[in-house]
Amino acid sequence: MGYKIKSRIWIESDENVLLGEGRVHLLKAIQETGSLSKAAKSLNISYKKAWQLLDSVNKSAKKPVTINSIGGKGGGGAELTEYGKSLVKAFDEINRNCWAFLDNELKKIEKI
Amino acid sequence: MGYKIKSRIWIESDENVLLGEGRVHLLKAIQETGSLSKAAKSLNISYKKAWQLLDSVNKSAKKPVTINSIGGKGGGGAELTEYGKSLVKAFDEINRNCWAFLDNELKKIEKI
DNA sequence: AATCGTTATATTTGTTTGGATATAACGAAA
DNA sequence: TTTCGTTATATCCAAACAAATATAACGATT
Repeated sequence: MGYKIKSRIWIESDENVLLGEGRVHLLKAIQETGSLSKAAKSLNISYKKAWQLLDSVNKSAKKPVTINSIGGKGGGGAELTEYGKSLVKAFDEINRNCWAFLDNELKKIEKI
Repeated sequence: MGYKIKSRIWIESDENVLLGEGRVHLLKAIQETGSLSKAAKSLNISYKKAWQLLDSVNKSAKKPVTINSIGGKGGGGAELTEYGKSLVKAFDEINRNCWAFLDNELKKIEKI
C-alpha cells in the first residue's frame, strides 16, 4: 500500500525530558566537537537552544551527562561523561529496535 | 531509577500524515458523537483544528475514512466508514504493542 | 419557504516558540 | 595582565502556530 510508520521516543525523569532524538543528536555532536557552541553550529541550531537542551538533560539526569568548563585553554568546552556515553548508546539501540519492531507491526495496517 | 519511556507513532502515506494519536482520538470522538463539531468540543480543540486534521486524514487515505454530510436532519454529521474503524483498531493495537515493547526496552537504560 | 445545526472556509487575533543579538564570567596560556 | 573562545544568561524581535470569530452553503424537516 505504501504506508510508512514513524516514531519518536523519549525518556522522562520525573515529568522532565531526559533524552529524545534532538538531545541525543546534540550529545553526539558535543562528543565529536568538544564544545557546546561548535555542536550547535554543526547541527544548525542556535546556541541558546542547544544550551537549553543540554541544561535540561543535565537537570533531569540522575548523574552528570556532560562536564562543561568555562575559561582556560581554548575558552572551555564540554564533554560527555561515561554515563552520558552509555545513555546515548542505549537510546540509539532502543530507537533502532523500536523502528524494526514497528516496521513489522505495520503489516497489520497493510493487510486492511 | 524512575525513568519512563514515552513514544508517539504515526503512519504516513506519501509524506502526508495519515494517522497519529491526535487523529485517532478525533476519529474515536466522531464515532461516539456522530459529528465533527461535537467531537471537537469533546476533545477541547477548535473546530478548525479538528476539520484540518480530518481533512488531511481523508486526503492521505487510500479509501474514505469518514463520510461527512452537510445539511439535512440535525444539520449533517460525520461517521466512520468500516475502513476507518479498521484503521483506528489497528493503530490502537500497534500503539499498545509499542508501549509494551518499549517498557521492556527501558530496562537497558535502568541498568546503567 | 423558514428553520436548524452542521460542514466548510476565510480572516483576524493572540500565544508560544525560536532566532538574533549583546554581554558578563571564566581560567589557562602567552 | 592581556588575550582568547568558551559557557551562561538576558533581552528583543520575528515567525510559526493555535484560538477566536465570522460567514456561506447545505438539505431534511416543519
